Amino acid sequence: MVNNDIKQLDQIFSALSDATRREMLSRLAEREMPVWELAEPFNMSKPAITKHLKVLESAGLMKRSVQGRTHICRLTSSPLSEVADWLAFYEKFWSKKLDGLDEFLTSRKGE
Amino acid sequence: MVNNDIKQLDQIFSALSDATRREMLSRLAEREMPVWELAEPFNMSKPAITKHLKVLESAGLMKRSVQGRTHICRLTSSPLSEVADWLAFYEKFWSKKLDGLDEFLTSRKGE
DNA sequence: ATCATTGTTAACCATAGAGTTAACAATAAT
DNA sequence: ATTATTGTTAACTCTATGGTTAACAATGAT
Repeated sequence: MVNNDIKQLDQIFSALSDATRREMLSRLAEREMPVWELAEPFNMSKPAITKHLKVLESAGLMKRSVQGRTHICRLTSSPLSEVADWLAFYEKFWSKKLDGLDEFLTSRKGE
Repeated sequence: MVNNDIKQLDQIFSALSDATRREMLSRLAEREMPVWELAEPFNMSKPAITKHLKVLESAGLMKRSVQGRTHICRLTSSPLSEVADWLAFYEKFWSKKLDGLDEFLTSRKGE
């Protein structure tokens, strides 16, 4: 459903709009790790970490597997492909330094 | 400055996390247009539109040129290239359906 | 059995976000 | 000169977000 896609994009972009969460993804890109290890670089309380993880999880960017008392987190990158799809449409603009029709026309003045 | 880049990414992702703003960008990708025309599809008060435009503008995704009483909006897509750069790092993961090291190992079990 | 580790939940606070209405400013048209 | 159009600002509401501390649950180690 298209409407779901929109909501999903909302969630994904929103999840990515926080530097802490982006760094979490970056760490998980290297390897999976338990919450306590993932949290190490962040000067932040445990509940704050829990919240960030929930955001990533409900955006589909992370999954966890519970092993005893530790939760192993791993990157699930597939939602990023939707961002890439969205972005692909705009690539022609910046790659050609072309921002809207006016600049296109401007760039053709000398032809 | 790297710290500025982070803040800029925050702003860009945050600006993109709203469907209204994404649709605004989509409209501006076709051609530049005045605020009143850009606002047409949205069932929303004028001040709400103004706010969305400010968000896009301060994320660097839109610029305006004032012509009399109308403000002509145009897409400035260059910040999206930073999103693309950020995303490029993760492309290998989803393109190979590879989410973290464990799945990499799993995928090699049969070799 | 007790204690330490790992992590979540609940309750709270402060700030930001998305929307509203009412009022205004500037320009254009009559 | 008045009126209509285009858009912003101010002030307000409501909800979401990012953080905290305190308490708890579950597991593991001694």
